Order: sequence, then C-alpha cells, then structure tokens
Amino acid sequence: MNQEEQQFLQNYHLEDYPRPSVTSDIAVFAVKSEAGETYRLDPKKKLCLLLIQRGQFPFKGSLALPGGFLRPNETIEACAARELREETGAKAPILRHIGVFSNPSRDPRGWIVSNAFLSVLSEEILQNMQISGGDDAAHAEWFEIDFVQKQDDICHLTLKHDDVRVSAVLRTFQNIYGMQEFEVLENGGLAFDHAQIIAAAVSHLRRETKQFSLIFDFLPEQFTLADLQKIEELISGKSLLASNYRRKAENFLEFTGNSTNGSGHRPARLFRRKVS
Amino acid sequence: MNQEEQQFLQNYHLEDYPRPSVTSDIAVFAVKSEAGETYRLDPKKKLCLLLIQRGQFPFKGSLALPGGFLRPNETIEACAARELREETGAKAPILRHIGVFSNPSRDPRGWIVSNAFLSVLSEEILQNMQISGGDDAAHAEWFEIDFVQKQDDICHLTLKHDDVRVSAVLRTFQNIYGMQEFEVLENGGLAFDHAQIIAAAVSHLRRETKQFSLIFDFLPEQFTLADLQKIEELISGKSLLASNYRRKAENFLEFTGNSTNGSGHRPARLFRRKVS
DNA sequence: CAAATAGTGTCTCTAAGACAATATCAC
DNA sequence: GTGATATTGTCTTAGAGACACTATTTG
Repeated sequence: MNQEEQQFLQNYHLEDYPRPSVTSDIAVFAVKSEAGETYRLDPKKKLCLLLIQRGQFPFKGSLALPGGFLRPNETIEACAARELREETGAKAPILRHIGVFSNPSRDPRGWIVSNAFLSVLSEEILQNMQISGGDDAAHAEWFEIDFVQKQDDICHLTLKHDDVRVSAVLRTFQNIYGMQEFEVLENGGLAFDHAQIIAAAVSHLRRETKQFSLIFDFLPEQFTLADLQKIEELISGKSLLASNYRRKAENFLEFTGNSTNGSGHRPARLFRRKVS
Repeated sequence: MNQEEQQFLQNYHLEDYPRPSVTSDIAVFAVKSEAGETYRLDPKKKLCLLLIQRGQFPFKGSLALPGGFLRPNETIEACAARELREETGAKAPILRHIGVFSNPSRDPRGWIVSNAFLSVLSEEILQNMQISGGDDAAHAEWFEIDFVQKQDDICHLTLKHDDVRVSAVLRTFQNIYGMQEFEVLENGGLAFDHAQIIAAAVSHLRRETKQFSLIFDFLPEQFTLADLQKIEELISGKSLLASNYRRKAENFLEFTGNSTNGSGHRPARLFRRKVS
C-alpha cells in the first residue's frame, strides 16, 4: 500500500455517510415426536419452528424469530449463530442464508436491514438442550408449523403451541427482478415482517430437502429409512410410497450394520449419511 | 401503537449502537457476438462480465464489480439497480441476490457488508446502451469470462479484454455451516474480495440456466434454438447435442411463426419464451 | 395368529444421451 | 452441387411412480 493510499484511508470516514443497522434473524426447524403413542404404533412427528415471545418493544409480547444486531468484527453468519445461542440456548450446526429484507419501513425503530437464515436441529440435539429466553426474549418455544399454498397464489401459515395459535396469510408472486417473493396479507400477530421471512424459509427448506440436502440434519447419526421418509413427508406435505423413496434414498446412504429392535414389528436397518 | 410503545420508540436511538456500512455489488453477465464472421459461418459468441476500473482508492486502478453504498429509504435491490445504472449506464431487468459478504477485513476502509447480486443483459439491450464510467469509475468494460474447476477443488477465473488479462485462483469448499464457498488463493489484481463474489455469481448462474431460468434474459424476445443452446454451452462450459437439447427446451418455448433468413443455410424457426 | 412395520420385485412411463438421417437455404 | 446449419426420428438406458408381494418382530 503506497503513501497516497494510506493518506486517503486516513481521511476517509465511513461514519460520514448514513448507515443502516444490520441484523440476523434465524428460522430454526426441528422434527419433534409426540409422546402419546400406543402399543406398536410409531410415534407421531411434527415439523416445528422455534419462536420467541418478545420481551421488549417493539412488538412486545408478539411472536418473533430469534435474532439480533450484527456486532463489529463478526461475520453475519457468526452473528446468527451467536444470537441463536444467546436467545434460545441452541447451537446451530448448519446455517443457510436465505435472503435480505431491507424494506425501509420493516422495523418501527428505524433503518434496519435483516439477513434471514435457516437452520435445522436434530431431535437428539433438541433433547440435550434447554431452550431458554435470553435478555431480549421472554420465552423461547417450539411451534408446530403448517404452510400450505391454497388456490392460486395464496399461502396459509399456521403456528401452534398448546393453546397459542397464530395464522398468517401471504401471497406469493414474482418481483420485478424475477424472484419469487411473499407479501404478507395478514400477519396473524407475528412481529415485524417475520411472516414473510418464515414463508421464505419454508420455501427454501422444501427445495433443499427434496435433493437430500439439509434433511439429514434433522436426524441422529443413525436412522431408519422410515425416519428419513417421514421427515421428507412432513416438510413437503406430500405422502410417498416407501418402496420408491427407498430406491431413491439408497444412493445417499450407507448401511451401518445395526438394526432397531423391541418395536413390536420387523426390525429396521439403521443407515447413516454416505459421505461420497 | 400504545403510549408505552411510543415512549419506547422515542427514547430508542439506533445510532447508539455500532453499525456497518452496507453496499451492493453486481455481477452483470451478457453474451457478446464476435464481429469477424466469414461467409455462412455463425458468429462466435463469448460470455462476458461487466467490470469497472476503479478511479479512487482503495484499489485505485484495479478491476472491480460495479456497486456502491445503500442509501436511506431504498431497498438493497433498488440500491443494486441504482448503482449499476449510475456506474455503467446499464438498466438491469433482473437481479438475483446471491450472497452476503461480511468478513470484517474485506474492505480497507473499514466495516462494510456487501450484498452480491447477479444480473443478466441481452445483446439487444447491450447494443442500445452506452456503458460509461460514473463518478466513482474511471471506465466500465465487458470482459470475456472463463471459470473452470481444475483437479480437486481448485478453480481458475480468467477475465480478458483486449490486452488486459486478469487471472485469479480460488479453492472451493464447504464452510462450517454446510454451504459451498470460495476462498481466494490469488486475486489476480481484482479489487476487494470480488474474485470470490464473481466465483459465487458464476456458480449461481450455472445452476439457474440449467433449469431454464435466467437463460432467456440473455436473448431478445425472439430467438432460435441454436441461440439458446449456444448460451447454455457458453455458461456450462460443455457442448450439447442439438437434437436432445431441442427436445428438452421445447417445453419452455412457443413458436412465433417467424423464421430467420438470408443466413446462407436452412432458415431457423424463431421461438419465444412460453409464459405458462 | 394378528397387528404393524420393513423390505423386494416388477411393470409402466418419461426423460436423457447417442447418433443417424433428412431438409433447406445462399452461393 | 456444396457448405453450413436446421430439424426429425430412433435406439438405448436411467429414473420415477404405482402397486403387489414377502419378511420379521411382539403381544
């Protein structure tokens, strides 16, 4: 670096120009088993999303995605991982950046650009984890999520936990630059533009699981083909024929040599993800 | 909004917390025809990327992607479109957000988070456009781009214009969150982390054209199957059999009723993108 | 044995790769 | 006709969807 450049940098002050605040918001998904199974029946499973109840203004008391402000000397991914850990106690093994939400009026506090992330936790990690609200969050909890595209381009997003139930309505369309986007018609009480971010996250998750990416992150190291298929069905919202799914999945799996037992029916072989 | 919330917002000052500057950088691709064709031979075509030569520090004189700072009251997409227009005179019909680059040391001026975009221009638009450097740019020019993955995970990026030639070397890997990423081994004189951004853009462009997305944006409204195939070949770096490509492409096309003529060989039917 | 889930085999249909053959223009 | 590109057809192989059938466990 020459002297002229050093001079330039010394006289250059980023603070002289307007800057937004930057945040990460994280949509964390997991599949949870229902406790109440009867003899020999497999446990029911649900696709869940981690939400916090906001303890502070704005949107105090509303449900929101965990997230927070980018700090100096960290990347946006590190910020997402840190905020998730601080607000919920969850340690994210994977993170996918799914979009930037920069509508100038998206936050009543002012000019805040949000980076949306998608993460996935396995039920195994879930059980060893105590989700807990941090300073900014009154409470973190798993909500059963349901996202369906009704007639035309109208999507219904439903989130349930015990007697708490949130229903948002969105419209999907192509923006002027050719990208699929969601517009919130009713936010159902969700904070900020988080209904829109959740819709984008589900959409992204569906794309990735279909091609055997992200789907393994829902499962422990060893799992059965039925486990894998159930997750694909939960996420896509469609039911599949086991024989065909098995054939397709086999390319991505290797047999561990182990099997399940004590299940009241034929044991299932346990597989793990093939490294390839 | 209740009074308590109003009070909160009045006392809340985003400026009390550290904030980064935020920029957009845009990788604009186009296919350009070579002038020197002989009788009856189709013109040669090249995949090109729009670069500017920086007129200011830092990286004064280096090649860089067009881009600039996010301003109040605009979305990050609007910022990308505006900067592209200001710096090069190009009006982007499409824009794809391809990633956020937030390494704290990526810019010597300080804490700057960059949003990378991908855009595509048709040769038709190209001809009606006078690319011109704006205030920040000494010069905007189209560079023939070549991006190949050699043995293992090493990628070579080459950019050529007349006697100017830039060669960068990158390594591709999965980051700790499971995403494909590029690490710059030699930046070949490109400014900032732009070699990394260009690699991500090419990678994204290849994914999208393969599924008949973005590919039509290179072409005028009416085009022949050979036009379409040539672009797919330029982007993917592989050559295809016309008969097979035709069969696959037909699902996305509709015949206009028109044909080419005066080309010295059998006329080709002109198609347009099927709306479906 | 019955209930419940695991796993195999096969038929059909569609899509993709390879490649041969024919068509049509300008000179 | 020749050179160049456009277009059609066909053979083969790989993969997905549908579905019938067999296998193995526990109470």
